[in-house]
Amino acid sequence: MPSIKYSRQREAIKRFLQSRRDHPTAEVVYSAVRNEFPNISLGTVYRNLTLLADLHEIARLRPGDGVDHFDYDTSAHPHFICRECGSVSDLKTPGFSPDSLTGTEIDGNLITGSVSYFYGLCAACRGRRLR
Amino acid sequence: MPSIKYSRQREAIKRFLQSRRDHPTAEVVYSAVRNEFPNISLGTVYRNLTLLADLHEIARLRPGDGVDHFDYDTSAHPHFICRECGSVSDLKTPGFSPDSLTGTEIDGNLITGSVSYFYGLCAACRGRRLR
DNA sequence: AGTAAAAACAATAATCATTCCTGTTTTTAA
DNA sequence: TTAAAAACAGGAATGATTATTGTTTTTACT
Repeated sequence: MPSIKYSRQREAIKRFLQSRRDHPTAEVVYSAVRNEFPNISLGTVYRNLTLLADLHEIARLRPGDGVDHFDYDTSAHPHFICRECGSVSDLKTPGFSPDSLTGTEIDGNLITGSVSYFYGLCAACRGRRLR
Repeated sequence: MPSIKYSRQREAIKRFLQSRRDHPTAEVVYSAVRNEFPNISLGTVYRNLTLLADLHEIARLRPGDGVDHFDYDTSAHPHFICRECGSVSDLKTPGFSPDSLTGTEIDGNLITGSVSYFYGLCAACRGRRLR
């Protein structure tokens, strides 16, 4: 079990992710962190995102667009994906809690977690659709 | 808009998917349909699965294991993914209906659909874990 | 401060699911 | 029967992600 050593690049990645309310892809993280570390490699970005996700310091989202997105907020909460622009954002869903099933057993299956994605047209794209 | 012509391979793919209660990957469909069509190519399997999904005759599932799964049942229903063996199955979830949000608007976002995945340990793997 | 082992890095090659291309075979409407 | 359109098999290409390798940082211990 390798110990974990400090790295400036990893801190920059965390700081960037923390500063965003949307949920960027590795490529977006890469091009942002490049301002501070012009020589950082995409591999380093992926390695650190994976490490942080394994440590549960960030969450890896797979909304089905074929690209992983990353979220600084690791609490279980639903996401909204715009079918037009592909943006991924948090969604407030009153009275909707898949978490209530976590820890229960259904047909012999033990449930330990869940993930929910909502799809549709985001506010920005609705506005853009001629009005 | 190209019209759609009959194909024996496509019918075999549909029939196989219909016969399964789990949700196989393209590779699994491929090796199964190969019994009937030894020369079928993986590209043909993918092309037809994509075509059928576009026609909403089947559903494409992306439970986050990096591989697409396919479901003959296109009705909106939650799935369960075993963290141990990776199997994907249907899950009965009493009193849990993300669909109730479909058609509503939250913070300006128009919701048109949703997807829910539950994770845990399936009945078979639980049994297998020494008991 | 100096040093050496462990971890992280940059660069780049490899992997793997999926899609695309090309020349041939099926399907189908006339 | 025929000919255009669609589908096919085989294989190349794509693209996100992971693995490899030689070099640089980090850090615990002198």
